[in-house]
Amino acid sequence: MAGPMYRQIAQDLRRKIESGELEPGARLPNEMEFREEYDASRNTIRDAIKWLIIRGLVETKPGQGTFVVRQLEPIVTTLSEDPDTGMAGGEGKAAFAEINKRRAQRDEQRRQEREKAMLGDGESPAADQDLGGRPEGEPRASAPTVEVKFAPAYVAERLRIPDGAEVLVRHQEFFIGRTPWSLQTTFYPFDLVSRGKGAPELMRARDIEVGTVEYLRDTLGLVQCGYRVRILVRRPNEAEARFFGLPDDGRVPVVSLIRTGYEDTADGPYPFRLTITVLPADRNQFVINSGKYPEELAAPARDQ
Amino acid sequence: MAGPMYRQIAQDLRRKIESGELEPGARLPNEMEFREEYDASRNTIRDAIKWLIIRGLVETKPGQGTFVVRQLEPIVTTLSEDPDTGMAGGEGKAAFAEINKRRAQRDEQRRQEREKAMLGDGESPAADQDLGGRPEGEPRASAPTVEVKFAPAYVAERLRIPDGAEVLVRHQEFFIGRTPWSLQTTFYPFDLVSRGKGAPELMRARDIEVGTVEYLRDTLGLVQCGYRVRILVRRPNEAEARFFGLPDDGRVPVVSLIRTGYEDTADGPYPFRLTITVLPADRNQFVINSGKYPEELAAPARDQ
DNA sequence: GCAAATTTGTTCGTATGTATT
DNA sequence: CAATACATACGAACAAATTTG
Repeated sequence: MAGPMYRQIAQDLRRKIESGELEPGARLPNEMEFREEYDASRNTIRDAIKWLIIRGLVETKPGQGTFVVRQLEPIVTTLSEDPDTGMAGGEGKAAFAEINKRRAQRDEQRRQEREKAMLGDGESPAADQDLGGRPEGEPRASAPTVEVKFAPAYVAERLRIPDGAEVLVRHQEFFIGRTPWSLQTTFYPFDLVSRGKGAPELMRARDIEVGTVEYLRDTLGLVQCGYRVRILVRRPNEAEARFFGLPDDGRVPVVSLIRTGYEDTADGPYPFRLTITVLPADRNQFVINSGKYPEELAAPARDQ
Repeated sequence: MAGPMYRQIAQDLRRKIESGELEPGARLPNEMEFREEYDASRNTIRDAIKWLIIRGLVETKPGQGTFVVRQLEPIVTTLSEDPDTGMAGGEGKAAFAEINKRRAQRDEQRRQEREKAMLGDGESPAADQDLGGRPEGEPRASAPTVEVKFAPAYVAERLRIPDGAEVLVRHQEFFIGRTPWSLQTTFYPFDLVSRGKGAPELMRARDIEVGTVEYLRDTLGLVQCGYRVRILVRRPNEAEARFFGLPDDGRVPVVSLIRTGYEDTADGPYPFRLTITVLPADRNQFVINSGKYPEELAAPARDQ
């Protein structure tokens, strides 16, 4: 036959899950029942379930059982500028407007689909069962924390300041309703913040409503001439896993958006701001637009 | 103490790996030796090692042993247009130019660092030990495969064609030297390809040297007015894991770049091309530039 | 609020299979 | 072919988390 027993068991369960025979959220038989069903030892059953856990198909809860995981509906963030507002997406509050816009689009789309379905079979199809599991509620940001620290190597390199130089660190948590959505940390060279008359608002633990880029331009005359975003995928660290409620193994990666803002100097564009935004990769997608493109976004489907 | 024994053992080994006490590529003691060292059963040792495997810290090879994994040095791809060439990055051959450019930059940077180090201590520091593990060799593309298929749902939706309509599918594999780098699949509505006098080159299994966007403009008068790239992260499917040589559990995710090209019509921008590029997430990073930004790229470091 | 039942988690021991050197 | 090292599979006992009565 095909490979070890635990893999055959796992494959069989996988087929049942992917075919829909076992629905998202459904409870699987317990280990003893599986033991009889597949005529294998408990440890072998457990190996099969571990195989499914690693692949994100099921999750176990002590004292409760094993469950088919519910796929989360991705939130889509636009990284290119909005030609209307000129705002760069993916940055804290700027992204909230987009979330609300897309959500309205999506709801309208669904309403139409439902209407069409109603005409078809007459029967109301379990209305709002929401198998997808979409975070609901208002977008919301925590109060910023403000610190002055010595720059770690990866920050110093990007801000082109000496290793260990002081940086002002602003950190914020973003939520959609009660669901954690993103973590954002911004670094400014401390020298810069104390230029001229300084930028006092930056040191305070409250939102800068006008946006930091505008604030720095108005107070310090610091003009952002351009920026660069680096996108990378990695395993979450412990704090991130805790905040997002991700499993403590690294099987759900995070996307890290590293944005460096530049000001124009005699030596060319020079970095003055570094913002790192971290989001869980299993519930976020990103979009870059160029030229003329449709206003509406296709559904955030998978590509296979 | 803190939690189950296998976790304590795993934590201890993790510390040794992250502190550098165990270097990348180093062989760990075998299971029996660990059994003595930690005074635990073989199964417990194996549980500890499994914990490390899931997190990508070590890998096991039957008959050989357990090894600390070598981190791969990421390849950086620019997704925004190059203002000089106007080329959109991340698309097949267009990206090769960038790889070569960045590589030259990187080598120069390293040469300078080495020179500086030589002045400092006089001792030659193990020269080119290349702990990073960077794919070497010339960028190279496989011959394209060409098929006509019925559009799967996710393709039909993005191309706004009926579900199951025919599409022309071109597929290519990209390598750097002998290392697999990316998989790329492009879908065209079949109706479009047979417009007017048709686009015969598109049906042939060979490279279109001028680039497909230019070719379609010249033959069909099809002008791309804009595009949208959607970025998502997911587990590789079986074929992708095989091609990239990824572990067959899903612990190394892939990044999927879904690019829709639009032409200008009376109804607004309408999709005419869909390109899906898939790359392993553990060895690729992406960059988006806007406005004025430095020519050179900071090293592809991690953000923590 | 507490005790019992249920379910998964951890740890041991042992034997045999499979891949590599 | 033999030795080495990890992989699979079984059985057993107790621990920890959760729900139920």
